Amino acid sequence: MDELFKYFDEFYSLNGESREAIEGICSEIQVSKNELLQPFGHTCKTIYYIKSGIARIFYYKDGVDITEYFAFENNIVARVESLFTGKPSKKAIQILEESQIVAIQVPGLFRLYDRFPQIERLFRLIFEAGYVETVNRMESLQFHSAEERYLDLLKKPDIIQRIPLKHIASYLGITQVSLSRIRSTLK
Amino acid sequence: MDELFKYFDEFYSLNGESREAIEGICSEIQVSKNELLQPFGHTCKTIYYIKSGIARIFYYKDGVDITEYFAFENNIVARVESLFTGKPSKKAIQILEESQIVAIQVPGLFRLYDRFPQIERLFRLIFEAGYVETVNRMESLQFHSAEERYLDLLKKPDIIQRIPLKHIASYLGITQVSLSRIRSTLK
DNA sequence: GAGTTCCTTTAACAATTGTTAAATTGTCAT
DNA sequence: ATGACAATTTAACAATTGTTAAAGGAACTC
Repeated sequence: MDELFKYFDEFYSLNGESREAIEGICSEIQVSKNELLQPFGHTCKTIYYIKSGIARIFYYKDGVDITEYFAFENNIVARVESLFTGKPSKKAIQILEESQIVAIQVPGLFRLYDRFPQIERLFRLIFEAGYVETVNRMESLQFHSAEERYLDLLKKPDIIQRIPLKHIASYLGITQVSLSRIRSTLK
Repeated sequence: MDELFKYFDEFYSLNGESREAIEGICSEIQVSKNELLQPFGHTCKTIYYIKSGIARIFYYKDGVDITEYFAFENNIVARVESLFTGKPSKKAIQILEESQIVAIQVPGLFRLYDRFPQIERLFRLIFEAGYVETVNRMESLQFHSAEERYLDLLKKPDIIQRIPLKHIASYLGITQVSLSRIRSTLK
């Protein structure tokens, strides 16, 4: 659990009492490759902290598997469009590499917001950072070419080195074939 | 100011003390068409509530004017990628229709977060809703065709009826010419 | 209301990306 | 190692979107 609180410290440092409260709604799990951490069609009731490994959020559009997000070690992953609306999500979370994960119960967390303003602030700051990341990604999808987006991605070695190209393609908003073509012209 | 608190009530109802505190960091302004509410290159130090009128967030990519977001009456607008990072924004906010606006000072707001957990909660909820909206928009840009995105937009009559097509085009991530072509095939 | 400017459409052509299918390469279990 | 399966590349063609330029319409100023 130490890693989790170190991660929290990057945003906001909790006092001892708040930490204990958080520990009460957390559990550690190990998940193996290709397993679904969260299935389709269910409301997001758990936030995950990836201690080690990789997860992705994905869904199907017209039968095609589309990756919306990758989460590597030392990061939080959650389907926010369900978490913040309470509605069922059409997205699932899948593990891409055997992972050590801390599961944080959402109903418990929301109750802690009332008792510990520190915890509410911490998660506010965490999700604000996620919001900024999403705005930047939206911007790149709005008016950058597929090649520009791929070149940007090369700056994130984790994704390039550890993720199959088929998932990278859909993450970039293009087909595998198109990505393969772009890669070949860059050689 | 009544409208503002009515808007807040949709997310979280503040008590009297919190309302007074908010009023202390707000001022009402009238802004005329085409004026810049916020210039390029400055850090976001103000959040705006649109009482009446329309605003848009935009920026230039390779010299081309791109609209990232429209805000109509009874909505909040802010450049979150600057607001939440403290970094200067390369985006500006422009008024598209003469507007009545409530300007909320950001440094003051952040100070109120410490004194009034209610206020921190309110804005947490407001920006969580914005986050969800952005995730949904990203999804539509990632794997929907331009025509699908335009058809989706037709469901938002405010945008179609009150915004010039050139701004709608860049908002959809396409050129004016392409949008015009899509419109003509739909007739 | 004449003239100017801006917005939108249309057309022709270029570039990019999608689609389908086949070939190649890589991975994994036995 | 062998076979089976998954991932990636390549190729040919189709569809979509971008680019440039010109023309028509709408809105605004004086």
